[in-house]
Amino acid sequence: MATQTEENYLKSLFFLANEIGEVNVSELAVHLQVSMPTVNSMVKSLHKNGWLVYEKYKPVKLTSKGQTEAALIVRKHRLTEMFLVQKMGFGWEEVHEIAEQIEHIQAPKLFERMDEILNFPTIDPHGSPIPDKLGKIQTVKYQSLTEIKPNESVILAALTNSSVEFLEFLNSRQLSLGTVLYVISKEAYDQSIVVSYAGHPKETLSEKVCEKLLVKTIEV
Amino acid sequence: MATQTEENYLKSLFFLANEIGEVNVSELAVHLQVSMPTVNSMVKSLHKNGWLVYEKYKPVKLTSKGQTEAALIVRKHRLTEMFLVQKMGFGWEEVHEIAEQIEHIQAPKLFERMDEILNFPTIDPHGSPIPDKLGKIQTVKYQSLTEIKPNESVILAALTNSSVEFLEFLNSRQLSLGTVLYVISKEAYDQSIVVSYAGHPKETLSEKVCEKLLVKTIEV
DNA sequence: TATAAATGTTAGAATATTCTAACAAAATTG
DNA sequence: CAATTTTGTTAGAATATTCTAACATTTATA
Repeated sequence: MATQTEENYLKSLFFLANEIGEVNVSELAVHLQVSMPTVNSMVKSLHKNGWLVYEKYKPVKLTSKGQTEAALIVRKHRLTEMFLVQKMGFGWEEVHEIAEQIEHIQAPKLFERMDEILNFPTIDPHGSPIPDKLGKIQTVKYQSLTEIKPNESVILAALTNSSVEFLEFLNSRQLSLGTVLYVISKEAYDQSIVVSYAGHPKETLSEKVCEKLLVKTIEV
Repeated sequence: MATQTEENYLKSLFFLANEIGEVNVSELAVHLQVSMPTVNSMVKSLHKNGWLVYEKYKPVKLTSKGQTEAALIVRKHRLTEMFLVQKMGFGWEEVHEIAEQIEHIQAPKLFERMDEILNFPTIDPHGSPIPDKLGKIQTVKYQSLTEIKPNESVILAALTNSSVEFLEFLNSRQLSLGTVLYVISKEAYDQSIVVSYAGHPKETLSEKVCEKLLVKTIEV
């Protein structure tokens, strides 16, 4: 079993992984907010314990054991977030920090019970997929709102960023997952988009916001 | 703020404290399952940080800062146990281990929300008092079942021991907090007591069991 | 391609928590 | 009360995680 610190390294690797799953030492250092020598020594020890593959001066890569472990931690994190929002009345902007701690709890029954109580959710409060019990993630491809043309209607399905600031911005506009957005027009100059949705006949969203909103087209 | 390890030392001190609140190094070592030199060095550091008072070859004693801190950790533990039992369907024998981990979570809102959802409980699932937000504990004096005379009726209110084994024993006899017990007779030889309660016209409870059952007399 | 910049590594040290072995003080007891 | 037992302390070391300073390699660039 990985320590809490090791779990955080695995999780960072999981999130930073590119298509081939490789991550630089420096990226890890930035993401974990520790120095490069610290990452270097942890990476050596994680390698020794079979969580990842490491060779001097090469980027690191999770082993399948490491990949599964990371996904299972993410599963605990996202189940927790969903539980906090759905069953304890927290806002979607409040749950990340708490889940960041609860994800390290070693109590399989706790998370199984959350799963049952939530009726086996597949996404977290921000629309991110919850890995299954084996650590498998089903990836659904959404479009970014930036790709939607005027006159189309879409449903807000997920976010590419779940910072407290962004979530509070969305709260201030009453935007939440499931909101049906009708694209009125798009400004060629700054790529901002004018949308309308329940209770909001006309809202302008900057490109910076739109690119973080993942949407799905409405099934007819 | 205390580390997780420090919190466990404070908690042990809290539970082991006698009338004057003093605890020996060796008692602590046994309770925490570490060696005496380990306790010795931790105790020095806890003293340096103002959690307790320590002098060479003397028993240690929590400062009021340490006392409050310990009580607030116990508060988190007991609120968690109550939440797990009342809102997540766990048995009273399953919750200690999970609460032992969750009590270290740093998220005041989480525990405030539990408190609200549970409607501000004053006892945990085993009948132990939940310290208030300031770390004050209201102590209710119960009698042990061993003190009750034949022909009296009492309500099971708390336990002096909450080990999984004991709780499973109580489960096997359908004994739970609130159960009304009528004392039929007491065996002079081994101090065992014959009781009757809903669905159980005649159960014999050994002295070992009775001394762990705290009861209150029925208000007339 | 030679140099500079970026990235990665080693060495050596600090803190927290733990241990065993050896020694010291306090408490118990014959 | 002297000897023994119990309890407590010091010394010295191990592991985990982190750091800074110095050095090495790789990549980018002039």
